[in-house]
Amino acid sequence: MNMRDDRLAIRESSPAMSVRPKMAVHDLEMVSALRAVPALQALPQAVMTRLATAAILLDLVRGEGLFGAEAHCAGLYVVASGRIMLSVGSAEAGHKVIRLAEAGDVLGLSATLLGLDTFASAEALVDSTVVLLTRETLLDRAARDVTLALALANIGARQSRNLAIDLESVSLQSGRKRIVNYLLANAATGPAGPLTVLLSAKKSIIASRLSVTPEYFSRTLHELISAGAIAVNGRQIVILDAVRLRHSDHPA
Amino acid sequence: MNMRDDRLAIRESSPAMSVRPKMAVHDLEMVSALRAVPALQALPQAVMTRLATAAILLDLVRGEGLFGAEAHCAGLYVVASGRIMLSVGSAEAGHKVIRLAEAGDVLGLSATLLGLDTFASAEALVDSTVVLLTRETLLDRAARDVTLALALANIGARQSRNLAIDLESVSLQSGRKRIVNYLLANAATGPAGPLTVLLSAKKSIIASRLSVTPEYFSRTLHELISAGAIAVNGRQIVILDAVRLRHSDHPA
DNA sequence: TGAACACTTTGATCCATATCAACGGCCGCA
DNA sequence: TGCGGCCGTTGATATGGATCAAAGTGTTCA
Repeated sequence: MNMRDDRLAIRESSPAMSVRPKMAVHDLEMVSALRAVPALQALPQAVMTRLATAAILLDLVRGEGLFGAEAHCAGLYVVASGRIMLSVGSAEAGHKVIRLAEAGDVLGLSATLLGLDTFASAEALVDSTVVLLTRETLLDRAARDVTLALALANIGARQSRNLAIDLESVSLQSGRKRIVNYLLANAATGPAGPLTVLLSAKKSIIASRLSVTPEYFSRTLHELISAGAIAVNGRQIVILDAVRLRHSDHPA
Repeated sequence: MNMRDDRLAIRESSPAMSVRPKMAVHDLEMVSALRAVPALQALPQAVMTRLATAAILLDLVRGEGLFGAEAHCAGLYVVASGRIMLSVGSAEAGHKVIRLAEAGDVLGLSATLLGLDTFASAEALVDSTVVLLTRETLLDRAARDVTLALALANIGARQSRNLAIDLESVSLQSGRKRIVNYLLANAATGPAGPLTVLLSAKKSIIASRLSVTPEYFSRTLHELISAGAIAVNGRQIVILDAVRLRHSDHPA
């Protein structure tokens, strides 16, 4: 994993990364990326445009790091496309995936607002595009626009709630139940008809997200297969019996 | 635990709770309670006063509930004095303490900003005083004052970070290490001289906060005693050998 | 097209921590 | 001052899930 220079690299030198020139076309691209953030949807168009003109569009290739842990955080990152993995931990203690961010998700909020170093590290799992609102511009705009300031508070509130949910499930539920819940929560009835989950990353990453080992994740999926609750084909999981699945939270 | 009526009970009927009449004296009391919140310290005096006049002071007796889980949240609660336990979970799955809030801490932010029900439940561990800023007044004021809106974003950011820290330690560290870290983090060199930790609640509550069982917490403390790292006397823990303690994260 | 590597699976074993049970002691209250 | 009940401790036992090891099974790239 190669790591981007944290201080706002506005140069084309990095082989894997490029900063596109700011042009009207790109402003539109950025506005639509920002509009994908639920908390920003209601912002007045004027605010959006003003934000977009100051924003920086970043292209990341698969495997490229956006920022490391304990690093200076350039500002608020809004995922425009692709998928970014946020994880905490250290080399000694191991790592844990705390979020898989996709279009409309926001990274680096607490570091930016608090003026602290990042707590998690972020890495692109697939080629991705991210809009960067630098700390300076963000705070400047937010100080002028109450709507923006409130939107930031909203994002913070959502993140808090999601983290609390995660903390509750890690503390109170068995690994098995977390896996079952994950499948049920991410199930979508695909075009083919049956209820299906398409894992958004390698199984080992999903496992970490669920705070279990890859081995345990694999075993549990296979137990669910034996129970006739699901069928697995690579990253694609078909839910054969949702009721049985929901009640498979204790082993065979 | 008796539960307060969630919808803003402005009546003296509740035997354990009372809402003091709003008077100038109490405004001062409230302003000082609000000033104890780090994120609000920098607010202009005018904003503070305006907030304070709309605020409601609540007295809770030990054991009284402030709000339940999945309940309507009246607004933002700022702890003025005492200690409030925030916990998540259900009767079936058990409970976990996620925070012990003291003066300067804030409860109910995400529920208030998102307009959702509370996720955790809150109960006074000792007689406590809490300032309530109702959702309506808070949103109204925040929409007028950018500084307030930004302060709210700040509080949200802090809470996110703290939750992420908890999530990391629960996921990546052993129970033993969490206990050791807790002792080290809460140690204060008391008047008597030696480095001391005064547990701010019953051991079973601290145990839950650390995501271990009371039994395991007890055993671990006693192992640390045997190792000569600490001495325990009720809720008072003296750190005899900080270096040894820091390295006692693997059993005997 | 194949070789190398990365991911996943499977098997065997271990262990940190939970659970269940019972006892002891402290504390508030009558 | 005694008594009942909650806390905390201690012991014995159980187990969910981790760890270590090694064998599949893709899948990327030359």
